[in-house]
This record gives sequence, structure tokens and C-alpha cells, in this order.
Amino acid sequence: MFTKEQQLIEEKIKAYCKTSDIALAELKWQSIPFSGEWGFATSFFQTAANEAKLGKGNKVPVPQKAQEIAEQIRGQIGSVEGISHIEAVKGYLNIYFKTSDYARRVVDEVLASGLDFGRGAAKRERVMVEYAQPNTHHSFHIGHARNTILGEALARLVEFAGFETIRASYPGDLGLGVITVMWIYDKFYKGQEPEGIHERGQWLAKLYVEATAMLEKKENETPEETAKREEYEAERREMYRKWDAGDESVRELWRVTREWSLEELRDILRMLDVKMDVWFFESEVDEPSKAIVDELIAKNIADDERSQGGAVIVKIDEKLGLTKEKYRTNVILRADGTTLYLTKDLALAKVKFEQYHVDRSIYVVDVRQSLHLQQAFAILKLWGFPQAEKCHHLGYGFVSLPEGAMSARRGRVVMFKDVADEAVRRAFSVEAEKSADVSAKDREKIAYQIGMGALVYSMLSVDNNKDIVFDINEALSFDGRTGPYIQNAHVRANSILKKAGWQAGKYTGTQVDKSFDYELTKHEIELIEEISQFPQKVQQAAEEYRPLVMASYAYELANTFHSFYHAVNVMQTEDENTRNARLRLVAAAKQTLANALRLLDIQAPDVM
RNA sequence: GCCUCUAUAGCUUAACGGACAAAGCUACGGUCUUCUAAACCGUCGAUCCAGGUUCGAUUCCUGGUAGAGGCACCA
Repeated sequence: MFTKEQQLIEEKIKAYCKTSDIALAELKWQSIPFSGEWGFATSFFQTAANEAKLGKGNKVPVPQKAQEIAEQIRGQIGSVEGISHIEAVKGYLNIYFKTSDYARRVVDEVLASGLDFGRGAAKRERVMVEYAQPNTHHSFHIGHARNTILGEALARLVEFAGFETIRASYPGDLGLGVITVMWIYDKFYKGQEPEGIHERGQWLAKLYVEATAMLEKKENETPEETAKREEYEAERREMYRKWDAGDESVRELWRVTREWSLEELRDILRMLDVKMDVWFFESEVDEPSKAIVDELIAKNIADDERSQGGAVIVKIDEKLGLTKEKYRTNVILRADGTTLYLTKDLALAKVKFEQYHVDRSIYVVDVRQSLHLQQAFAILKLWGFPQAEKCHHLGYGFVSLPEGAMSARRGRVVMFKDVADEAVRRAFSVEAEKSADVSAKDREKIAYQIGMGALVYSMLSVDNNKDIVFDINEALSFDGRTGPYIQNAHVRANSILKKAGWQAGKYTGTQVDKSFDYELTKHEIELIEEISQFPQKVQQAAEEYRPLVMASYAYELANTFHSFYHAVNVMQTEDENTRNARLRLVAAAKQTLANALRLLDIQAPDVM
């Protein structure tokens, strides 16, 4: 937000260095890192090093030389509008704002932009974020939640940063796992499904566990057991065959049970406030994907080894002309003519590029599939899609439990719905002791917002490439660096404004003196500084595809606000102009907190 | 065997190659007749090891150690 002054000063520095023959390095600006100080800064270490390399400077050590240059430049800049003073310290040039001007500018912009404060300029690029790809006929566990939350936060970030954004879900609704559940249901549990959406979804996951156990070869099987197991196995195979052949009764069974899972998924997305734009189903991509195999053979990208009883493969490294092993070789069509995951991903990418005109394609997928996706991107490049360069795998470490890895097969999973319910229960009980002024009718809604806020933030506050050991007590903590902490800052800002009878029109219109012509405290300066950084944090998070950047920022902002709240009593400020200025600052902080929380897929309650 | 990721305080995590490595939890000590203490203030405490590049390395490179994951007809 300080580009105007920054540009002016940068030009002055460049002009001076040119006339004085100083080998100026590229200037990198940062905000002054000391708390309670205010402005922007750059260093001259690189410039000093350049000078030293040119043999100038008579072997003066670099830090000392940098300081000399900084002092020299400081003497040359003169006065600049909006800048109070400039100092040269330890090789840095620190440029301080006139507090009143800068404070007013930041607060004015936030209040004028409102919900749009921080929104980036339109980028003329369309981005598709693919996330929430659970398999049907299973339930939605906490690992799926990490995927979905990460994907949604990312989608919100790139959208707000200025990209046209499409949200896509790609559920896996076919394969042996699906058939296994259908088989056991059909054989032993037909008509016994429970009532509720989530109960039924989770019940399917239980059936899967049971079926897997039945079909698994055991150590000391009796001959009868072996025969039984083989019989079951044959039934399952037969069902798979029928499904593949399009047998109407098996297809109907599939449609019905699949819908149970999708109902659950849709409800979970609703709980997380996720609105998908596009649904791709694996079953719908399966058949068309066979067509691309021929195309890739015709283009000499794939090698058809079927005549020798082999598969259709792509020797990726060879085709790319790589001498070192990197992408290796992968199969795109089995010897029996059926497709694989890779085949479908390639076909889906083609649809994304050609039908949805996607410029950038982001895949939020478990880090274990990294090689697979790199292979897919490499094949897309060979295929001639320029968008292949802008395909990005946002991998994330998996979520395990204190007792070890989650395993759907063994039934050792933590269901998202159970955790979410527990989160709401806990928030509700804390509310009972702390939220005297929340009306009874709002209690439930707010407990929901708080509980989910805690859960969502716990998933976003760890960098995506790190594994998470899921501890429910940590994930649902409401104290310290958590979602509710940030929400509480928003609530406190709101409660000040409420008490003041804040109305946007009154304080943003012409009736109120908007200047900050008083001595700002350290806490106010820090708060304004923090608010002013929001737009660039949005851009950074979107460019790096890292929701963590926003999660960290939101915490810092809330932390700064809480400190301000304790140090400065807004409503007891005697001077009316000062009080109004502070109220406007509080409103700006509230708005920025709300915008940041929104990008994190966390609600911002007004009371809690 | 090859490849990828990770290693920061007792625990969980931050930190565009730059100024005193930042927080939360835990422990201990303070702060509610004042805009809600889901908060604030204070104390204790850390860059896996060895080299290298650089004026400067938690950050980049090489090699170790430890952990996790992946390597063609699973997804």
C-alpha cells in the first residue's frame, strides 16, 4: 500500500547511484520489522558487495560499506511528501511515514472497499481447483477433511487474488472397493440400511471393513472356511463382471448405494460451506478415456505392446529426451484393455483444457500421488497442451492417528462428522460458561461456527507438505493459536462498534473528521501496519498456493488486535476526534479480520 | 538400488538469503467495579551432524544421520 512513496524514493536512489557511479543492486523493499515503528526499508549489502567486486571501496568490510552507502543516499533524498524522516542504520535505509497521513490512507481504503478490501485485480486467467475426491461407498474421514479444507481455502484465495476460479470434485465411484461394498450389502444386508444420511454413509464404511475381513485369506483356515471364502470371492468377481457389462440390476444397486455416499458428501460440503461448480465422476470418465489411448499411440507418445501380450505404455523419460531417470515409464491401458487411474486423469485433463478452457489446473491430492501426477503432467506436455506447464499438484502430508496410520480396511478411522459434532458440543459447553450475552436462539449457530472454526484452522495452520498426527484435543482447542482466537478478535471489535452505535455511513461519510492527528500509540501503529499488509498476503498465498500464509497472517492480525484492545480503551477515549479515529481503526480491523477468516473458510461471528 | 518430502524450545508449529529466529501448548508469576479473561503482560527455553557457496545461511549446494512416502498393468 505504500507504493507511491516507495516508487518515488526508488527513482531518487537510482538517479543518485547513476550519477555517482554506484553499482546499485536491485532494491528489495520490506516493512520495518521493529514493533511500533512504521515505514518501509531496504538494505545495501548487495550493492556494497557489488562495489567490492569492482575493486572499489579499499577493502572496507561489506556491512560497513553498506552503511556508508545508506548514509550517502539518505543525505541525497531530501524531503518527500508523506514521509516524516529517513534514517540509515546497520546498512539499511529506514523510511518512516507521517503517521497521520498513512493511518488515514489505510483506514480509508479498508472502509471504502469493505468486503473487497484486499481483492486483487482481475488476472484474465481461469483456474480450476480439483479437491474433495473421496471414493464413494466409503465414508468421509478426517483425512478427506484436510483435503477439502485445503482445497476450499485455496480456491477462495486464488479467486480473491483475481483469478476466475472453478471448483471441481472428482469422486471415485468405481473399482473393486465399490463392488466389495455392493456385494456384501446385496448378500447380507439388503434393506437394513439405517435412516440418517451420515449414519448410512458410515454404515457403508463398516460394511466394507466386514467384507474385507470375510474376503481376506486367513492364516489357519479350515478347508470349509477356504471354500466359503473362495465362493465369496467368485461372487464378487461375478458382480464386477456384471457391473462392467452394464447388467441392469447390478447397475441399479450401484446407483442406489452410490447415491447414499454422495448424499453424505454433499451434506459435508454444505457443512464446510463448499459450493462445487463441477462434478466429475470417475465412472463418467472411464469410457471416454479409452479414446485418448488411440490418440496417444497415433501421436507416437504411447507404445502399443498389446501384440506381444503387453499393455499400452508411455516411456516418458525417453519421449522427453531425458537421459536421467525422472518420470520413468507408466501404463495407460492394461493388457486386458481396461483403463487405469492415469488414463482417466489424462482424459479428465483434456476435458478441463478443452471444455472448461482452464489455464491453470490445481490438483489437491495426497502427496503419495506425487509421482503419478508428475507423470500425468509430463504426458500432457508431450501431448502438446501448453497448460501442462501450469498444472500444479498441491500435495499434502497425510493425517494419521496417535495409534498409527488410518486404515479404512481395518476400520481404524476418525470420521469427519464425528469430530465436527464433538467440536460443536465442546463449543456449546464453553459457551454455556462464557457467553452470557448470546441469546438462546443463537447459541447453537454460534457453537457451530466456533467448533468448525477450531477444526478448520487446525487443518490450515500446518504447512501442507507436513504430516498431521490428529489429536482431537489439539484440533478442538479454543485457546491460543486457534480459529476461535481469531474469531474472538472479530467479536471484540464488533462489540466496541456496537457500543459506539457505529454506522458505516456516519463514519465513512463527511460528517466525521477522519484524520489521525494525535500521537498514535505503538499498538495502533502495529495494528494499522498489520492491516495494510493484507492485500499482499492474499497475493502471496495465491501465488505460492499456500493457505498457510493466510492462516499465519490471520493469527498475527488477531494477536495485534487483542494487544491493542487491552492497551487502548477506545470508548473511554476523551477527545472526540481521537475516539472517532480509533473507532474507524477498529472497524477497519474488524473488516480485515472478517475478510481473512472468509478466505480460510471460517465464519466470523459478531458475538460469542 | 533410485527418487521425493521432513528435521527449529520439553510438545505442536512459524520465519521472500539479511537487523535481536516468531508463536501456541506446558511450567511458573501477574492482570477482570473500565469496549466479553475463548484475552492480555512477564519469566524459562531451540535451528539434526559435517563440509561448501556467500559480505552474510534455519533458508541455497554436497555428503551423512533419523523419520515418512513413492518407484509400469492398485487408486
